[in-house]
Amino acid sequence: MTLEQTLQTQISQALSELFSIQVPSEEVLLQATRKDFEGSHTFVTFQIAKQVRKSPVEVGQQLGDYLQQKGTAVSRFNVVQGFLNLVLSDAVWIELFKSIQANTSYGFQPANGHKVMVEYSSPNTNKPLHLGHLRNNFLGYSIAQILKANGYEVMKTNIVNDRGIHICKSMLAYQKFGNGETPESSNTKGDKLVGQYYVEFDKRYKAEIAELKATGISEEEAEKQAPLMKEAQQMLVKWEQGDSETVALWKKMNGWVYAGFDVTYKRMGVDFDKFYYESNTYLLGKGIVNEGLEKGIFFKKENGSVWIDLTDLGLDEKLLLRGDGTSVYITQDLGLADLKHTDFPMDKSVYVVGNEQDYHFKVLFSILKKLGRPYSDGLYHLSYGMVDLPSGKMKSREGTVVDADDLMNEMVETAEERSKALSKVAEFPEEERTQLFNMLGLGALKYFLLKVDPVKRMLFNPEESIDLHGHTATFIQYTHARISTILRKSQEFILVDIPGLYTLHEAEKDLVILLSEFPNVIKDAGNKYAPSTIANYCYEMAKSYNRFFDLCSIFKADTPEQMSFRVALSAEVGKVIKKGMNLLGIQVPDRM
RNA sequence: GGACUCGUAGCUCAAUUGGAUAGAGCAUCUGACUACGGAUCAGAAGGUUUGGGGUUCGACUCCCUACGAGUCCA
Repeated sequence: MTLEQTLQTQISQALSELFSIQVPSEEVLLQATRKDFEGSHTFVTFQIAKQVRKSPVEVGQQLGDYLQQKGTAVSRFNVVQGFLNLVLSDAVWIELFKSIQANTSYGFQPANGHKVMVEYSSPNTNKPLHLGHLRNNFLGYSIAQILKANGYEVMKTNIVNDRGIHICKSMLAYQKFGNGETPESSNTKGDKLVGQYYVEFDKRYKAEIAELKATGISEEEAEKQAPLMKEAQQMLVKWEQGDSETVALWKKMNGWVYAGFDVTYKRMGVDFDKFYYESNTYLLGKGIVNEGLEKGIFFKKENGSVWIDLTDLGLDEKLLLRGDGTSVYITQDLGLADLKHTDFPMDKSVYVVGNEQDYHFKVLFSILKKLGRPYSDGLYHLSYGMVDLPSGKMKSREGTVVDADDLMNEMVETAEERSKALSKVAEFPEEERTQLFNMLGLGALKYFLLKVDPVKRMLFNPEESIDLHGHTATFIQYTHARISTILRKSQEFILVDIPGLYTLHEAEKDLVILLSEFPNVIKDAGNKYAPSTIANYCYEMAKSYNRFFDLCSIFKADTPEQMSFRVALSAEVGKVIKKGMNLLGIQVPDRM
């Protein structure tokens, strides 16, 4: 039984005996005591007070007395308004600490037999990855890690958007103006090279529109009539017909892009178990349309188009198949959902996709539910806001994007400059230094993007490089390095067993309390799909450790028992920080 | 025309899901190394939680409304 469960049981008993109120122990809500008050656990008595028509203070007092006298864990308590703050005995904390120490997989849940699929990244193959993709990839990777820690078997997938008119645009521009250039000949990363032609297309296309408009044609009409656009559309038709020359070009250019993405993914530290390509899946879903019609869930309009009515759910009618029999975006998503479930029979499926698709996923999930798909209850859209620049939204066609590779390089350089200025790393081996700068630079970037609640838009200012002080990965990594040093040095001392009776320093107790929350933090992060919960927890942990470090001398402790406990405490804090940061995809160094 | 999301200190973000005096970091100011790592610690200052109503023991959180930022559907 965990400490919390013990308290819940005792409170449940007390409520029954004192007030004849039956509350199942697991429904007894405990919260962490605020820092300004003494205690670790708080029980709020307002509701109970209302039921028994007594003052909240009186109820708190009676409960406190009962727990102190008949319970096993509570040594003191105080009641402020309707808040009963419980102070547990040091012996309880020490015992708890020992159990944490003994548990090698502390914080992680055992396998629960459930499968979950996490789809993330899902890039277009016509341009390089940018800052927005970084948020997506870090979120996706982290949530996969967190779900694993919660006992799930996780399958990470990447749906590559490798076909369509946007792909044809860069292909066409390359065909016309490329002169046979290759990544090798131009010494350019493949995705960057293809991206350049995408921009080139847009530039020339705009020029054509301007020319047409000068002859008095409306903008809308000019966009349609522009020769380049017409050619791109013809190219798409040829691609769909399987024209060998077009397909060959498509394969060649996609190959370049994949090679480029591989480098970027490796740098990000993310990976995938399975790739799906839209060029293979874009015709899926038509079978589902028939199924829906047969079941009477879909309906046909006069022009032959197929729709579903979702107005009962507060949504609109949604088109599923055009009158000419061609599918729309959501048709293939329906088919893909089935395919994914066939490949990997999961009970949960997480889609990490930007919030501009909130409506799309609401519709998609509603349709799958109406179709009675068994996996539909486990569908979740992990929606996240855009990353804005001070100048506003990033627009790839206007060149106002922050490139993923560039940004990662800059972060690593900044970390390197900073480290060298502190002149601590001079004698590190070259390899360790390179690793360290990567750890620090990428860690800062990941942490910056993950500590924020995904639903919120966030601001990134390229003028100010990301902080390496304060609420950052660097701060946490520094704390870990500090702990590692303590552990190395502790080998010079003789350590003894930790006694059962020991008076904890306030800063030590804070750390044990925080350590005890780790499993719940992981569960919570998993339930809410929220890496930011982990990020904030790691920060609290590091902060508390640094405070402890300042207040409590380790190697000049009063007694050998005290020194030994402090070393052991440091070790556990270090482990939890490392595990927590790894859940965010961030590595921590042993020295820096 | 409908729908969704967000709005918290000068700036970037928290707030245990309805709990106590709304917390951190950056920036500003002050203090702490003959100390186990100063990439640190301690402190000051900074708030009508966008405005206005409502619900109740209690509201940043829920409801209504106005405003602002953004997105989607036809």
